[in-house]
Amino acid sequence: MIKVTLPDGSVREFAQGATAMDVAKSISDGLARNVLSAKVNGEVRDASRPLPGDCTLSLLTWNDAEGKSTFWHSSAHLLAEAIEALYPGTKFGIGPPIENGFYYDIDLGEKTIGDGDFAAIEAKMKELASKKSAFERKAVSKADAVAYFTEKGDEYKLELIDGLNDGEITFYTQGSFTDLCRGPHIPDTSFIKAVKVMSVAGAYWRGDEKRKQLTRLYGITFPKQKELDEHLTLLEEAKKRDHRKLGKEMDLFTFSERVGAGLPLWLPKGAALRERLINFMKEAQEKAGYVQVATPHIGSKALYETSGHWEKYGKDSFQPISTPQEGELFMLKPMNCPHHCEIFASRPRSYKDLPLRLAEFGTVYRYEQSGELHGLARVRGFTQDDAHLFCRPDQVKEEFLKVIDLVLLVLRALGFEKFEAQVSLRDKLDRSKYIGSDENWQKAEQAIIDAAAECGMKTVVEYGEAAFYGPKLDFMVKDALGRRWQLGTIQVDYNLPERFQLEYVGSDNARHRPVMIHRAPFGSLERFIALIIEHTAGRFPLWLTPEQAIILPISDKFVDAAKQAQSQLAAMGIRCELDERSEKIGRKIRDAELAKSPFMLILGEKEVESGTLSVREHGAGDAGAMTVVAFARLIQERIEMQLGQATAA
RNA sequence: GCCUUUGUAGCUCAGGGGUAGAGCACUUCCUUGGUAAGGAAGAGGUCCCGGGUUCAAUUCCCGGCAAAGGCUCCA
Repeated sequence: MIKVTLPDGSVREFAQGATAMDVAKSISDGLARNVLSAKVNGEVRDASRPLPGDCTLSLLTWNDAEGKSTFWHSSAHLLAEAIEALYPGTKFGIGPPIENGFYYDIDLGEKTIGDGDFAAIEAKMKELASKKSAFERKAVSKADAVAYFTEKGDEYKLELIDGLNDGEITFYTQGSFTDLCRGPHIPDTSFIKAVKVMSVAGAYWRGDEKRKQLTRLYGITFPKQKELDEHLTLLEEAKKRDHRKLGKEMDLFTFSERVGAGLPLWLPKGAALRERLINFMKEAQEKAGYVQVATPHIGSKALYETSGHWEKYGKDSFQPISTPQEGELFMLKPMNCPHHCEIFASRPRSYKDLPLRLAEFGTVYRYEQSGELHGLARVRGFTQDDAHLFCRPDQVKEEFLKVIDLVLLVLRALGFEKFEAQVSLRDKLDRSKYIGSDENWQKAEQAIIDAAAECGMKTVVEYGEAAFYGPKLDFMVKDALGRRWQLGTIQVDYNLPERFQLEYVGSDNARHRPVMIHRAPFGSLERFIALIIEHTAGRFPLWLTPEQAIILPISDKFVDAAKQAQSQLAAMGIRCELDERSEKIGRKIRDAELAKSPFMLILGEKEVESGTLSVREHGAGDAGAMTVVAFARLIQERIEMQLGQATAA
């Protein structure tokens, strides 16, 4: 008998050779029908494999990320089986699961696959899935594996086998298709009910552009048709919310070939929105003890030699700017920190001055690869909501906590509810690639872990992901569609204070090196605005939105009254437009709704007589008549509620 | 940076070796209307840029630039 410990801590006994599936069946048939794979002593395995002995076991279903991965990995095999049936002679590269579905890289020889072929592939996959073919695992010797793929003529698989050790090679077979695969897989193909081939793209074999380009087929599958439908609806919604499309429609920003790729031009409405974000952040930072500084867009090349950026990124940056002086070189700044270090160093600092929090909405320039440019999310010139905190080592944790508070405050004000933090620490084994004393690292790492825990954020710890100069914490938010976006980071830095020889005089009257913390809650304003456009589908929070209301006169006769109301509202700080076209009210309402104006203020004879405006709320309809003052108060109350909730939380 | 696709009016797009079209937007006129599209007329284009083939190129070919998707990268 073997003892199996389940996630709830209970222990059950099973006969030697029992499988995870047997365990599932002993719990309930319903569970057994949903088990995709199993985590045995921390390792994900086939549910159909005999358990190795006493073990801890969790059964993985569609509700587990690892269960989904298994499902999609098996789906990749199903895709391959369908391709082999439809396109005999195809050679196969790799076919892994990804965040949303899976892909398979294939070599079709002379043939090509286009969008038009997807339906046939999907049909074949469904046909094969319904055969309920089991995924059968078989350990093979290296020689046998080589023999199999040599006969099949698949050089890609042979290359993969070449990198594996004899004794650790397994094949999986379902139906007529056999693949080199570590597994694990779902019990059989019938779990796969809904199938969609999403797209086709080129991808180099092993990601190496010098090697052959294969055809990559992306697909996604689900256990239920309904889930596929929902997924496709979500994708459509994401397309509708694309910030590049909405940004154009809403006149927020544009690009010009003549200005250059990746260099956004902010239109008046977008620039004003940016300004509101900046002011909001400035205010929050002032309350948190930051001081604003301002530094130029360029700096001498020597500055970046000191910081080390020249050595590491110099050749991939915008190249130095020369001057009439022979040998004089300046760089467009790729970061604000070197400038801020010089501000710190501009005079002697006492421990009493610390922490010194220097903030700047600094615009930086990085030569991103052309293929990487993407709307506002990835640009070559962008503005960071940057700040550098210079502090004593014993202040790191408190500063971290304060930064996290600030970030959460700001994100809540923008309507984000779901955050996660990723803490990046040193590699557990190899410590040679990090600079700074072991003692400082330990302190800083512990400080970050504690700070993240104390503020109650969901935290993932990643070892080996720290920068060479210090550990960091990255913020992730989930947007309204459940997509994860990485925002700004908080990073501890021992390197720059060293390189810039920064010092403060301690209470012991000796010189000490400060610790530097980089932090940018939004990361870049550009990327952040892209995120809020997509998160809100262009319906920004009232305090941020370009246009809070639009006045719609019933006819030309009321335009003068409308103008008066508009200037009254403007005097009370309300951003209000006026539709003075000679159109019918129905038309004006329709256009205002489509333009997503939060409030429509209808003004006709009735309203003029009673000194009111008829208020209509976007998406909600008629909200009754009220005076201009009452409406302004309504707006202000709404804004206070949105921002107040954030402050209180 | 690499691969594939795309680039025509402000926007969305059709067309095609003989210098160009639709819908929406815009302008003017008519209409002055009460909660999601009133009517008519008009204006608007280096068909991305440069070169080549051709009697003739926006159309075909080559090169650039830009965008989309993918690969690789990201202080």
